[in-house]
Amino acid sequence: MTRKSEDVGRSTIRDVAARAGVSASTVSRVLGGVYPVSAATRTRVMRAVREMDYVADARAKAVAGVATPTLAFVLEDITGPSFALMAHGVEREATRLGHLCLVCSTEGDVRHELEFVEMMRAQRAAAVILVGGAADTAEYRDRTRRMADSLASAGSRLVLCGRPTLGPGAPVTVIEYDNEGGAYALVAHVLAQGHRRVLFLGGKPDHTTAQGRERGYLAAHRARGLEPDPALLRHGDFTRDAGHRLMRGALKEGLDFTAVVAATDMVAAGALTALHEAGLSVPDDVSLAGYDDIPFARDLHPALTTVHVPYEELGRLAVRTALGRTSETPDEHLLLGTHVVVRDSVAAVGESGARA
Amino acid sequence: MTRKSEDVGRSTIRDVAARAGVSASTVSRVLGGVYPVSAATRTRVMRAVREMDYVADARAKAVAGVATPTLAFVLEDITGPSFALMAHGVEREATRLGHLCLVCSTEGDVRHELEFVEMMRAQRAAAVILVGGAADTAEYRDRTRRMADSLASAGSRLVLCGRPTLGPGAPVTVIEYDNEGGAYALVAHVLAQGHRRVLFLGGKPDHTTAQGRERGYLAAHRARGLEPDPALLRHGDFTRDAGHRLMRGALKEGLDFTAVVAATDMVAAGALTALHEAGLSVPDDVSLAGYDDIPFARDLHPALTTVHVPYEELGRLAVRTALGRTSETPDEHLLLGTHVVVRDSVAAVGESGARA
DNA sequence: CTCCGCTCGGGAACCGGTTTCCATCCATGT
DNA sequence: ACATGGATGGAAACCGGTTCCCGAGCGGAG
Repeated sequence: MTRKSEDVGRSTIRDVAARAGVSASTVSRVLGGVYPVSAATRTRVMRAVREMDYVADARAKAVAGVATPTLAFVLEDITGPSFALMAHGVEREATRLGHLCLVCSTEGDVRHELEFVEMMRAQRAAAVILVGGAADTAEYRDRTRRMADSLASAGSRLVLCGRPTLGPGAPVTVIEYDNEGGAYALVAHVLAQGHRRVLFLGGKPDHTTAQGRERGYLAAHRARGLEPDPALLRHGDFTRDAGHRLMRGALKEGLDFTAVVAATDMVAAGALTALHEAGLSVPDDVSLAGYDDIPFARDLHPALTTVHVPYEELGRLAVRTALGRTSETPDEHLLLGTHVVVRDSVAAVGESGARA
Repeated sequence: MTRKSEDVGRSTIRDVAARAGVSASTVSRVLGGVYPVSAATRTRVMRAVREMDYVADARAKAVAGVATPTLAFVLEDITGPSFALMAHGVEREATRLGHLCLVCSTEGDVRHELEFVEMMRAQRAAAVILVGGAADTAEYRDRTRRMADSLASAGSRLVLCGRPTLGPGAPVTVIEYDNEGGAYALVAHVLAQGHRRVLFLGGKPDHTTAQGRERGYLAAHRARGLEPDPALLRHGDFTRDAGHRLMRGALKEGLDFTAVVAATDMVAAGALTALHEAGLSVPDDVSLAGYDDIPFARDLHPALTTVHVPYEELGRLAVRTALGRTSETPDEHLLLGTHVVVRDSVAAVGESGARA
């Protein structure tokens, strides 16, 4: 069992050098491109490289100072349409900028997230992007702050994409979208159709995205001098199943409402199905609106009125600002705007609107 | 501008050693865990590590022979629900097995794909997983074969996930699902409902996934002694928009059909919307079926009858077989089964069924 | 009281590259 | 013919780790 070059095929630069009859330095110079090498030598080296199908080990290059820049992104579950959109934006922009992309799904497990960030620090990633909402607890701030500091001290950068901001002074880039504003505009639109009892299917109470959207819901009511019935606020996950369950529950209770605003298109999809199952027609019997404008929103029936969030753009922007930084740049906090897109699922409250 | 340790925080193992008053070898041993080190020394070292927030450079470790195993996956667009599902399976299983995950979207660009595979070879990835269908041309086989060989010679492994097989002898692991069988079962179900003119909304003619599903469509007809009208076969992308466009076209032509089978749930979603727009009711006026069973299929209205494909399982299986290999293991080719899931979008052909 | 062996930790070689420094070689200028 | 200098390419140091090899102390057995 020799450890010669033919072992399994992974040949080193010295193997190539030997075959070309030159030194390793010369091979490196030929491959590097810039250093003057005679045409004859270059040809010989290139032939050897081709014959051995040699590719320099990127890790070794990195140690020697010629690193492949790498960027990491962490999300809860790539399967969620809005996460997928962000991920897509991140990935596209990163590879456009010549970066490799490492990805990690945490499945909502914080320990997993911490572990992964630690690995990224070891990998000397240029930036770590955390995408997707989170609960804004003291523990969250503390933990995230610690990640930011430790990444910063390793010359890397933490980016929060659609996540709660940290306190001032944290070495972090934050790109958010306007949850409250979008929800405000959406609910204002629903109220303008004459609806007065609007059921809100929200997310986890401590989740900042959910909170922002709920604030918008309330603010839109108050701007009209309305105070929504607390019984109209329901909370669950940002999933299709939660929407389905919540809607079914409300229907079974005989809750009185003429419109439903879901905190998420996924939630809206589940709610819509529950409505259909109950024999209700949207928007004739009840109006329904979502949030996110995931690609599927158009193909629900009726097409879902919702709030468009530029998720992909968000991801791209995150990468761009994270990478285009010097240590002098101030920490950034960008807030992207949203707008409501009116489709067919919200109608004026009709005479048939009153349900018991 | 000194290059001392305080430069930007990235401290080396020797910095830690100096601070702890030991040698670099000792620090390495403490961190490594197994080698006997006295409790006192260990404590001193650990304190230094903590104080300096030191993390060993993973690239350097890799060069020294202690690599973080890495696996790469390549797909066209993470935004597609079935790709996302596969990606999720791959990612989960990989991290479960302690591997880092590199990801790349090719946007359908073959050059991009080749470049990326080359980078992965340089990164010494344990395996490269290509997910998602492709056109099965000679050029494809050739190119893919070359990738497989070059990865194999670098001690790494190519995995095809839902992609056309290569010729025998290629160092490749292939995990596929049964397109023909699934389509056969689905179309048989539709025919059993009495439909005789079934519109097929297929994919690109050279795309193997599309071909398999189309073969199933034809075979199901022939098994009943039927020969489908060629006018009922339409081809486009596997996208929502293609489905929408194709359906609109067929409707405008006044094509005669009582059921539609789409090659993809996405296509079915677009078709469904086009049907609704034309004032047609599903399944009362026309039946509709999809393929893939993406999570959203349930929330279409009516809920979509479709073929379930275990995408996530596919991804998991791909990494498991790719990683659990020795050089002795024979090349594998696994074919996963599918089954049709009956929901509400296909009904028996009614008296109202005949459309002009 | 030796001698032996075990525990612990330092020095140096090595992993696979890059880059600095230096020795040649060859072509010019005079 | 001889000094000069640019073009080449080799040897060696270095990047940040790991691990082999070995010597120094220490405790217990004879």
